[in-house]
Amino acid sequence: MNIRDVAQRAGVSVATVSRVLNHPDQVTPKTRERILDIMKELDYTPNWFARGLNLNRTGVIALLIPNILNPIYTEIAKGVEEVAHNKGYYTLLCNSEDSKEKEAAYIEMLLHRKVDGLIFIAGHLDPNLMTKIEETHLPAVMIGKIEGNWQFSSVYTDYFEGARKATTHLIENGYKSIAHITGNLRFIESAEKLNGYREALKNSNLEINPKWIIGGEETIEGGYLAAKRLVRNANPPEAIFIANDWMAFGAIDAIKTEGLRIPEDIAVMGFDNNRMSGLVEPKLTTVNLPVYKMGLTASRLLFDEMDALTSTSEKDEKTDQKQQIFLPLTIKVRHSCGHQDRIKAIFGE
Amino acid sequence: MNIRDVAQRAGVSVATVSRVLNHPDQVTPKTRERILDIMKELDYTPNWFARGLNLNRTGVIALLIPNILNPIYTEIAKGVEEVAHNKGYYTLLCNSEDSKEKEAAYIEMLLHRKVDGLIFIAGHLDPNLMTKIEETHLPAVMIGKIEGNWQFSSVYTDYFEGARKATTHLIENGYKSIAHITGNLRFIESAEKLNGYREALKNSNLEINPKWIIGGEETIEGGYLAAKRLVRNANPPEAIFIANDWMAFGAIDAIKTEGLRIPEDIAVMGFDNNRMSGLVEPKLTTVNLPVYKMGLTASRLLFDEMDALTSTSEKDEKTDQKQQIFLPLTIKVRHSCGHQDRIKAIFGE
DNA sequence: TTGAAAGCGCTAACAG
DNA sequence: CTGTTAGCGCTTTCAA
Repeated sequence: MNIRDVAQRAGVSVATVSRVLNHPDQVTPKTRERILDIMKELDYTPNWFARGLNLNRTGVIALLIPNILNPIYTEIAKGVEEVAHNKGYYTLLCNSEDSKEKEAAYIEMLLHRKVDGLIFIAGHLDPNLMTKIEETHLPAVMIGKIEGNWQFSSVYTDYFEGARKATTHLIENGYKSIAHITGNLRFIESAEKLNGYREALKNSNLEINPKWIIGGEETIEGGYLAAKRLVRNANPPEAIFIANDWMAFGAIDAIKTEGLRIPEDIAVMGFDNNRMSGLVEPKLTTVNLPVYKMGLTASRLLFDEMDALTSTSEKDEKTDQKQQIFLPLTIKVRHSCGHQDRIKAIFGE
Repeated sequence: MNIRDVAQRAGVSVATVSRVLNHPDQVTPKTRERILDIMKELDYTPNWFARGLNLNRTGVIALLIPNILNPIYTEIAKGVEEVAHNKGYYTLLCNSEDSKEKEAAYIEMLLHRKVDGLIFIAGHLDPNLMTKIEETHLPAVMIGKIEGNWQFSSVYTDYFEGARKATTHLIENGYKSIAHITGNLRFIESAEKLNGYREALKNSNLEINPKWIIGGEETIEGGYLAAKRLVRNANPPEAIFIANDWMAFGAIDAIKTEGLRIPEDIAVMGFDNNRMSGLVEPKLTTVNLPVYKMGLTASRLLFDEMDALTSTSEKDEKTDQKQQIFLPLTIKVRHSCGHQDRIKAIFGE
């Protein structure tokens, strides 16, 4: 069931059949229709490999994420996939598990023109691999910002600013001793959040106590463990700012297990606005990360680039420019910090 | 940078180069090494299309899921991907959003040999498409069980039995008026859960009140709304069995919003054992669905079939048999039902 | 507007 | 063990 069968059946050459698929306007409407009918009748679909071998296009883009279990990334995926689907593209979701080896293997596969475009998470991809991507000129956009002079379009937010805002919110609610549970500092997001936290404290002339900054694995369990350590401290903090909601859920569990009330005894601030954040008890106050929108935007940027590549061969300087799109972060206030009674107590009625 | 370049550089024919890739043992170790070195030096990777065009193999399997935001499916995905990766395969994650149109488009693409294997969720795929898959003889395994005489290997659980167990657990804890919030009954899982619920009540000669069986959208919000309706009923139930944890989270929220305590005023039983179930307040008692294991198993079954296809051309009747693997369901008891005081009250101390 | 034919890069008979 | 060569199915010049 190949192009020759169709051609034979239609009494034309394979070239004509090929043309109705690739340049329909170059074929007499009448024969075009006839050939289309025959295709349907024979249930013919062009062989993808043969097509790719000639065109070097696959109709698929790839999204490389570090952890498929994290809702942040699946929501991004949803956004990405949605616009890809509208454009008639398929999305290859690659899950690297933050493993250098898997990462490299995926990129290896993706790079050699096996996909038409790539979206990846900045800071979770080895710089060497990023360089490799640049070199191949594969259209690629990154989600997040990262040090260095990278030639990628990107959609990013300001984790530093988000963390600063979050911590400031805590301060404005009267908390003076504020701890921070960091994520894996190997990742720039976590490092920036830590800096934002520091900045906020500094701006308010609050003590930055190294004992109140502790790291954890970026899981529910990691948050649980870290919070336990913090709370059992001889001198526990009044509030904790936690690098992500996932860990915050674990922390909340830990704090409650210790018999402490949130936010009366200790306040908790998260980061991400995970879709579960409104359902834990107490509902988590957190920083809203517009993940779905990030996915949508990244995908749009990618298609912009891909289009620019195909359409204007006359190097249109305008379209060749990489775009950097900034999405602001806001605080989503719920119940896990800034308890009214507490505030009153602190400020003296 | 193609196979000819490598061949030229090594002073051998393309056949030899091809052989070191496909049948290394047919090449003198010495030249083999030399060619491998040259490949590395030239950073050569075989063209995927050309390869596929010859072999009709792509080294990718696909997993078709109905909803990427549902942790059930991402955990399955994780399991699937893990074994695929170990086998040197890539996983194409396709998210149909339960849309017939997307489904069809994906299958269309996948079917024509563009992937080497397929895993899909039974009951979420149009039977017509399933027939199509069967006809193409693409190795495929389904997760779940479904009516009909399908020729697929499968890994499945017994939703009916799980629901029956869950409801019985509620009954054994003394609840007599038990409501059920169903999922979308279009999906067989939901229908079976409903049946299991009915069966349990019948076995205990308990009333099956149609007013206590209500459906909802399979989201947190859907659960919220359904629970509200149930609770505001003139004659609310003592317990609710909910078709999935996701909806149960919403229901818990709704019940608490109504000023009712769980489980003192009303008990809640979920289904899935979503990874958040142990973190909501109260911790949710639910049916443990071994999703990760389902993913692993499905993937193994798929590779069994793929191997059988390539290795034994001498139709080994044994390996050609489809396998059906059953994974049992168990109740994960936590705090959202069977409160001690309540039980005492019911049974009279 | 159409057809003939030359590849795209690779694999696997087949022959040596 | 290695080389020659005929495809795999399609697209696209180039001629007609």
